[in-house]
Amino acid sequence: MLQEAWDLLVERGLADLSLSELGRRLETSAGHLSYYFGSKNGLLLELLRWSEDELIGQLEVVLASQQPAEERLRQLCVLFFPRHPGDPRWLLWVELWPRVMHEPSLREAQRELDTVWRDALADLLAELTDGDVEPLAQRMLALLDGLSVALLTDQPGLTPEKAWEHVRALLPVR
Amino acid sequence: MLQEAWDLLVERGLADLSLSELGRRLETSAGHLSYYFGSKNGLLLELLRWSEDELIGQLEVVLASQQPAEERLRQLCVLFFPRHPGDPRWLLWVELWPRVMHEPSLREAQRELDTVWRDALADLLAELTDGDVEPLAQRMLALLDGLSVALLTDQPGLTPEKAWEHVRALLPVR
DNA sequence: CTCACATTTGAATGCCTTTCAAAACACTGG
DNA sequence: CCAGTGTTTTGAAAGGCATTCAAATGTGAG
Repeated sequence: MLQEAWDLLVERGLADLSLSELGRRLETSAGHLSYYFGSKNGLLLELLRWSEDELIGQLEVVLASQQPAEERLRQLCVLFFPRHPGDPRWLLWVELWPRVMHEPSLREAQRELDTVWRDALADLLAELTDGDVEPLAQRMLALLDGLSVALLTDQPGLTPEKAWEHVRALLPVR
Repeated sequence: MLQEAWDLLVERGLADLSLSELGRRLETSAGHLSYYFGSKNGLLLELLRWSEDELIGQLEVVLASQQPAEERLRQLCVLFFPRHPGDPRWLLWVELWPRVMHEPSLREAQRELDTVWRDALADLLAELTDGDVEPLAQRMLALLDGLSVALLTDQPGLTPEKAWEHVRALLPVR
């Protein structure tokens, strides 16, 4: 079900991802989907969780690898950044942001997923720096968000490589 | 007209900002608004431009002031950041991001407004650092975006003051 | 005054989400 | 095997939305 929704999102974009259209594809009714997901936001949130879970699995592999900490950080960035302009995962994030204020379930999900990434960053940074790691992790996550939006919207003059350079620039010189 | 739309946005939020509702308030028809703004996105874009123009006026005052460069940078941040969680200007930005990929007019506006801020940053940074200022300005703008989203969505543990500290941390030690 | 052009209206279209009653289904204790 | 209870699923209905369109109204130049 989520797979079909994901395919729809990839093929036709956010605008065409409706409960009605999804119902048509799955040969069920929009009413049922509304019942099942609670609401359209529910669907979007489930989708986001679903794709994020996948990614977090990959993140754990990266973190557990024997590479140098800086290389693991680089790979974290590769996972975090949109893979290309219009990447569906980031489309979902950006779609949900304006609704976070009014929907407690979204708030919670955002906080939860943010924490995963921030903790991972903090662990890596603990290996790479001496000082207090929490503020640096917060700063770096904000930078990652900003860079991701720029990559998502295909900002001219920004490539994933350059984005990685920007992240590296936050690391203290050793 | 934009003023009324803005008020509506402030009072009732993004969800209730519709051409129909605006038509009711202005005692005109939704059809006319659609004709006038071209589309709903047209309205959102005009609104964003409108509020951004206001801000850019204030930015120019700040930039021209006699304060030290770092203080002018701080004031730029104050202007740039959302004034409070749910700040309408940032709601508009975030609402428009997912649509930037498909609407050339949005792309252009985004590029244009980004450039204003990035140039302002570059000018200030030229006073504060020696090296190549362009990449640093790009990096700082991405950080400002990320921090703004965090402030917009009321991320716990982040205040405007802390956000400013994060920005300052990008400045090279002198 | 007229004609061409722009604006405004209000209704129609076709979408959407959500709700709801009724039907179908699944399961449990007898 | 059956009855009864609770959950899913359906299909239609309600209500709202942006957009389109033909008709009506305004407007300004020659």
